[in-house]
Amino acid sequence: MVTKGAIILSRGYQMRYSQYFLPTLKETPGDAEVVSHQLMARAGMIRKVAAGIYDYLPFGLRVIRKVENIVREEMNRAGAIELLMPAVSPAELWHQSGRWQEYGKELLRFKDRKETDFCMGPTHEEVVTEIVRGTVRSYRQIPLNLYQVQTKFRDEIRPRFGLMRGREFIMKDAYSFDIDDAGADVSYRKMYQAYRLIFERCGLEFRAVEADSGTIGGSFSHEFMVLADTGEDAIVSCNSCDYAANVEKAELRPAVGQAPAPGMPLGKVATPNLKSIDDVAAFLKETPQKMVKTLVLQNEREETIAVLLRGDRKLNEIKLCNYLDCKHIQLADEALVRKLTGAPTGFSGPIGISCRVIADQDLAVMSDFGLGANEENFHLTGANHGRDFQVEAFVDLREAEAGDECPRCSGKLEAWRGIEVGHVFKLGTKYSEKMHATVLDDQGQERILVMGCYGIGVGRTAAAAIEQNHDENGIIWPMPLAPFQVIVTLLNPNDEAVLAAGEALYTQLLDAGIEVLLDDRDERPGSKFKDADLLGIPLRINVGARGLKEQSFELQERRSGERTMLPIAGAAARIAEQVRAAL
RNA sequence: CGGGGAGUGGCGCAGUCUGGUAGCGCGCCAGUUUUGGGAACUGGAUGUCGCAGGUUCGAAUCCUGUCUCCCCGACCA
Repeated sequence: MVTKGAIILSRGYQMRYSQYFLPTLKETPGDAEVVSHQLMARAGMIRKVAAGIYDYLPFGLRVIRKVENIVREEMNRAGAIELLMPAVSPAELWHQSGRWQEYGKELLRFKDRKETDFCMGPTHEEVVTEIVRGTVRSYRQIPLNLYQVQTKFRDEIRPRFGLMRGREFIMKDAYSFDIDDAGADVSYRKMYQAYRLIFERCGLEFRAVEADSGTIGGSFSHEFMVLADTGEDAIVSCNSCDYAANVEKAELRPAVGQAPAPGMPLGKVATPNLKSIDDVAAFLKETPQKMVKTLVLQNEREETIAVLLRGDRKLNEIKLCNYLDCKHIQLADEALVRKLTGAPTGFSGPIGISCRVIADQDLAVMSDFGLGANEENFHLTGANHGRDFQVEAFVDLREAEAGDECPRCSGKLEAWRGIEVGHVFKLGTKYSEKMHATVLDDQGQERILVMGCYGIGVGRTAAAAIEQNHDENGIIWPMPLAPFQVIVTLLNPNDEAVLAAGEALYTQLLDAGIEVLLDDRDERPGSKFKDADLLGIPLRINVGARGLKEQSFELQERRSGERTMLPIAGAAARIAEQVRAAL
């Protein structure tokens, strides 16, 4: 207990709110857009130091540690081995992989005093591959999965949303090494399973979705998406089977059957100033589904192409890039459209256009549709491919949306927004080949290691948890992530009976191994309630004179708001039990 | 990088157009009364008005430059 003039090293001393460092904010900082950022700032978890760079204050750090520990336990259980690589790495390694050139400005580069180039590590394939090639020579040492939990730096063009998209952030990154493809697949599946367990343990609602493997060209990849309306990614999942994919990747089933034979002649109608599909369709008394829109695009090689889509569909640019084998594509500007079609934007069509024309696969079953006429203020009706114009190919080019048929079963797709908290990636030999990471197999043959890499955004996971678990009063932590499991609120710490009873409970809970914060501040109860709600600690025990008269504490659950009276005798044991049940 | 907005006490903001020596709310400190959902009153502290130049008798305010932050877009293993 507190003795005046002496240095107190009492157990749990720092878990007294009055002595803790927990600067909460009544008002929302002006630069916080999304709720997780607002609440993290208000709850004294983080403070901004620079754009995308944050302090983790004690309360926030406790949550980070919770996520990290769950990640570590499941990684270890899956056979991965923890190490720690440097945050700074020499350009030399990046030259070997070719990424010193490939990586854009996101890679923060600088020179040391000897004018040697270095960078802050945005990821560690090079570094880990260098470790392995220098130490692993035999197939007997394989498979190997090395991971770390480390601060990464990516100089994002536009950091935003607090920990959701920072430049400096904590990431768990793991790298697997196998002697062949089959082995790499096993490693991949192990990580996939471990990730499922991790996010389940975090109490999050998520989907593991197929993702576009992007420019890396790996064979497959899954993203783990926490479902949240504020998520930066759009995903679809089947309501019947376990198919789920990022819309960037989501395949669509080819339309069945054949286009009905043309039944209408090609006609031309004046559509003055009607540029959007919806306007033209309404004018023609047709639905957008009976219209075809023509998008004129240009890629980084300055190739132009026209894409035909059903009027109500959206283009998936990634599918188009994959088809064209290019990196970027964008809508052509007004001048280019005029050059290729002879008309301003809004009237483009495939007939008479001077560039390649491809169509979404849905077009294959359409006939007698409306089109732009490539002439200002005119559209065509009764158009038919084959008869009126040719297309180079019918390709799956549109973006999946809710209600589409599942490509794997007879179910329907549902659409969600998601926050990407994890990504598992089969890398193949991209790095091992360039950096000569090889081992000898049992035949004495040199084999290039097959790699996988697996990331989890630790801070982002915490932020996603808040996006998914909050109300108008603040955060509602899932028990496994809660920085404190219980808060004991002394309604009037100046009342000696209240103080004594609260201290006793606090001590008993500590003894029971519960993480408990004792709100012993000399504040009005209302303030403490508001702070407790903001902080989101799952269980609150109100200790007040009123309850003590009945030999009881009051237990209040953060999520439901439900209050129950708890007899003092055995209270700590019951609370501890409730905490354990929720872990 | 393109477009837009903003830098004034710890936080949220007003004041800038029309130059006259800085203000409000919250928070903070002291005291009194309070004490089951962000108390009331009294008194108090805290600002090189982002930075650097310039104009002027005088600059938060006008001019020039510069830095930072935010939003939209582009971009993003």
